[in-house]
Amino acid sequence: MTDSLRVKPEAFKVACSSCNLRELCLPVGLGRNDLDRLDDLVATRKTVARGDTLFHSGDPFQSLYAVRTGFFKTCVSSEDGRDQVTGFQMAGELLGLDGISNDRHSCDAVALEDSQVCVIPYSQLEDLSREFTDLQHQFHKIMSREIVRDHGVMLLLGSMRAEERLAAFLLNLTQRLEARGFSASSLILRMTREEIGSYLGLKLETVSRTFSKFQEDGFLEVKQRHIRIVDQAGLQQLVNGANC
Amino acid sequence: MTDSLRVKPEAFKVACSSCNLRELCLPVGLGRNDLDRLDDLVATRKTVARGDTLFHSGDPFQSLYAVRTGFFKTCVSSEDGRDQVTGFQMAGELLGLDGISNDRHSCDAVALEDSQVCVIPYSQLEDLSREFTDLQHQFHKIMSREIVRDHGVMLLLGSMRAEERLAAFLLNLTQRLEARGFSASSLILRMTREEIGSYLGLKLETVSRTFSKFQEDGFLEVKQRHIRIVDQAGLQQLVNGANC
DNA sequence: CAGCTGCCTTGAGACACATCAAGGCTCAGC
DNA sequence: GCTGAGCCTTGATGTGTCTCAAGGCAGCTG
Repeated sequence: MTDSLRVKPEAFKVACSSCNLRELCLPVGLGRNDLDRLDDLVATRKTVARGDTLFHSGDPFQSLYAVRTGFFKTCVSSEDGRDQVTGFQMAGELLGLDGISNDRHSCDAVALEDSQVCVIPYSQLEDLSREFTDLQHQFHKIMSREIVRDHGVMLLLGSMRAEERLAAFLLNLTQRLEARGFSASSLILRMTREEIGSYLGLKLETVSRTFSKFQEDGFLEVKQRHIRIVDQAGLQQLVNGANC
Repeated sequence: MTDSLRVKPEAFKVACSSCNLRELCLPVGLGRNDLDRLDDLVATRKTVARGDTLFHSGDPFQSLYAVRTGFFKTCVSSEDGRDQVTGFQMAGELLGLDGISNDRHSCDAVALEDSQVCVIPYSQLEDLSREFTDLQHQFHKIMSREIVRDHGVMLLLGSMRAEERLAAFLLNLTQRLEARGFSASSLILRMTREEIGSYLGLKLETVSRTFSKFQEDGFLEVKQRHIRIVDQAGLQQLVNGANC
């Protein structure tokens, strides 16, 4: 965004220990000692312009990435052209965990706005997490959390109707934004209707119609990508199957 | 199944090093040394009768479980009664990875036939994997593989039609059975139509109808839970969107 | 400012799957 | 062998979402 700050990617001195995301990101719960060593490991950042790809499916897996600023989507695709957005990642969230299984990435990670990520060389992370119990444990928690999150999405895709899906999506988004100090009631979507639809297993027209319906029903104010949540409790009720 | 073998759960002497599943399970790729130490860790087995629950959502998380014999399903449920089968696990597959994130299990694991699992105390696994690089790496791979698998299910739920979903499900099942030395063309389903439906985001009637259609179309022979795959290539084509 | 281009909205009609309902199969227990 | 419970199959009907199509809005470029 601030073009004057655009220096060479490697020129940043990075330090988890002084990062304002350290309570959301990999360093959660680490002591002084672990943090200092983590600082050595996470030595570089990388800038990814809006629309650019951080890694492609099939790329050799070397590193994990922690989102520092910006916003990403990840998507998988099958041999035939089918395509599915599997998640949206914001500051403090990790990208690339899928790559460990195979030594190759199995999805694409695309920046939805100009973004910056911290590069975490994976083999060094393994080395360091053999030394530090807390880091090891924290890393396992992050992987496990991703599994739990995916199960939640499976529940959504397998058993919810369009309105419920979109409501659940919006509530999840605002909750994560709130944890990062943003307003819980007003947000700007970084993704298109089509990307939301892909994530939720819906067509873009259905997403659009559902936004309009939410507006009519007084849950939201929608103006393109600007969303204001007027009745959060109402959305929550909807997710909980109140209208069945 | 063999009731004469039903001794006390703890009475088995367990040994990963001599287990015929070691090429599918946690020990994959470990050397002699690591294996011996793993034998000490995985000291007990547990028998779970058909219909019984290995762990419930909300239970404190202590151990992972490796399926030794039998067949499980895992399912999550939301506050309102919504329910979703998130996976089916067979011999050599790990249960309980969801529990790490929270120190509590976040899904139920239910035996679909009389089963036996190896108990893997988690904190000890963490200890041991700080000593042995290969074990650490293997464990990370297993977690990552679960994430990749979940993304595949999201693709299925988000973008496939009923026939494609069921075909993909059957192919996945037979592939895993084949890796365990069973026939790739003939199988007995351990789960009901309703459980298949829950996993695939379909109603049981739709699952049943789709089985019937596959039979008419000459892909399968279906007789209740006995399935014979007549045209595997045809199913594969179906998954790849051939009929669109 | 005109004229794009990409994205979003809305309507009408089609279709895949769900729902409701009835009946059949299989196996266990008496 | 009969009976009942659980599971599966099949038909008729309903509906939520998709598809196809047209048009609108915002932002960029020349």
